[in-house]
Amino acid sequence: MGWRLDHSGREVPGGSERSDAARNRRRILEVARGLFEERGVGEVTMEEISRRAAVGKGTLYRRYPNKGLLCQALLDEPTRHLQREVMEVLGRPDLAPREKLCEFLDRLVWFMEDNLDLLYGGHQALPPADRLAHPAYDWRRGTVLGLLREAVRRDELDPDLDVEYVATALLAPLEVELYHHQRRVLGISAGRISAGLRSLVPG
Amino acid sequence: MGWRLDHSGREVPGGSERSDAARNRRRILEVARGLFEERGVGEVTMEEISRRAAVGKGTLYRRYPNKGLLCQALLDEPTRHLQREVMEVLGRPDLAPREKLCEFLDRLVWFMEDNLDLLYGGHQALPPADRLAHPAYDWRRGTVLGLLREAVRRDELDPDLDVEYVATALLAPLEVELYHHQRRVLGISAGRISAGLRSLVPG
DNA sequence: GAATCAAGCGGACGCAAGTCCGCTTTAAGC
DNA sequence: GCTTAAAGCGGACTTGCGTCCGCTTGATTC
Repeated sequence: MGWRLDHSGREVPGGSERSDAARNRRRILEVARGLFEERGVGEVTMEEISRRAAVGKGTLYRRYPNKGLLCQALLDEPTRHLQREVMEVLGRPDLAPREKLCEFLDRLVWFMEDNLDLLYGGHQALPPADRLAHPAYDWRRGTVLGLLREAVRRDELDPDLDVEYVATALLAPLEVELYHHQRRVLGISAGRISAGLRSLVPG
Repeated sequence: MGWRLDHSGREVPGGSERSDAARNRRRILEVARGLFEERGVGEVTMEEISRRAAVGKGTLYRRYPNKGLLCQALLDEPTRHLQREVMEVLGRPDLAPREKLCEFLDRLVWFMEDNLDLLYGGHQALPPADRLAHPAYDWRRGTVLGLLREAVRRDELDPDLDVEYVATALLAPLEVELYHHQRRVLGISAGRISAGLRSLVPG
């Protein structure tokens, strides 16, 4: 008896995975990663992934209901890594909340940078509605919100500020589509985005 | 000899529309508006629109390459209205640039509010990449940018601020998907969004 | 090690998007 | 008003997503 991750990354109680299922999952992820790197997310069909993984389309779809969630699964490891890094920053007693926040936004930018193709996936990655409902988004927003509240508590921020809204708004420029547009279409550098974003942190 | 609008709203020189084409265009827009209002953008297929407008699918697609651009065409009038209103605000000599900016953001919020269904269209409206390349977005960003620069010129804003970036970032929370999420999923009021947004204007 | 049955599998199928190309209509020139 | 070529038309077709449901397989129990 163990824990499993459902397709949106939530942990779900349940018996452990059947061995054939586990084998197929590994094959799917391996094949998908390969094809995505080789030709780009947008140029690979679910059909092809299932064929190359020697698995039926139904099997692929049951585990990963769409290409976006398959990309998410590939992002699982990098995401955990980001979260570990951030936890570490949050624990540093020498940093004020505002500094922690800037640091956090910085790490997010680098995360975007490292994983932009999987995150964006030629319009075919996780659709925005799903993204905003995804636990990873809640985690980001919760982190920002916590830091803003902490700053208010320490009188480093106007207590009348609608921190709930500001948390959402600070993350908005990092929405994948916009980030991609800035980086790949307009050619803005990641550093400039980082800096601009930090300049928006209130206080 | 006259002017015509291409499917992304740009004016394009060319002979005036053939009469049959004009008739079909009117019928398509009329039918689409009706169906969208009746059942919601997401529940209507292009196929059905073409059938009900008594027009071939090819015809529909040549004029409106996808559902999003069809929605845009329906938003044409409201958009012009918004632009007229904004021009008026920008002309008022009694307002400081920062006040004009707040006013502008306010109007944008009300525009979103009035047209959310066509703008969002159950994930099937204009895809984000097209939206950011659309002249309507350029207009918004240009307006914000102009006001920020004016504020810098008048020493009402730190001259080291990356106004280019800030213009993008201020508009980011108004991206349709996020706005829709806040309004329809989280239930945040339009007024709260307006206020929150204004609080982010630097200076 | 046989029986059981839920979990897993996979390909045929349905659906809507978007393309293609031969046919029709319009309106401009004579 | 006839000719003509360019603009417009429209439905058959292709493609890829996602579903459905009868079959198979693996773990568990006795």
